[in-house]
Amino acid sequence: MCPGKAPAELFRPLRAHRSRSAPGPTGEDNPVLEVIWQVVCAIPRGQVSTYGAVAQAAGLPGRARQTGFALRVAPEALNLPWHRVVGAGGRIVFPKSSRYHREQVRRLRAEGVPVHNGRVAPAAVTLLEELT
DNA sequence: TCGATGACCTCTA
DNA sequence: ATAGAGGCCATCG
Repeated sequence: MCPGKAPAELFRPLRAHRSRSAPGPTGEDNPVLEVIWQVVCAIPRGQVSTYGAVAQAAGLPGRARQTGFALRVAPEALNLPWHRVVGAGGRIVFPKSSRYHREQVRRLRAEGVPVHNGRVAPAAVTLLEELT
């Protein structure tokens, strides 16, 4: 789970250490996925970020969907703060009736992040650009 | 190699 | 404010 701390460090552009024998994309050490996971881990408690911003902070501009995929396949054991990642504009991407939606809202409110009608307060959203 | 898919994003109507 | 259309791009069958 969340190796090391140094949250601020991880917010500067990271690049995947390449050229490593990769068993499979969703395999145990896919560099790209690992970087995304670390960025998500670095989102401060009480704040949220967006898929696009996470991708950009991971050195993957324009690949917001990659962030979604990374979270989707993330091992439960990592205990990632996935609830701190929302869609553009602070919108929760899950269907309102989805139980992931409810879970995300619940966990966000538990951290003091106000959620109204599937949206988080804009003030709580960090784009990860100013924290370098 | 190709087509379908998605925890996305942005622009129009 | 809401809905639909395109665009984007890694992953998978």
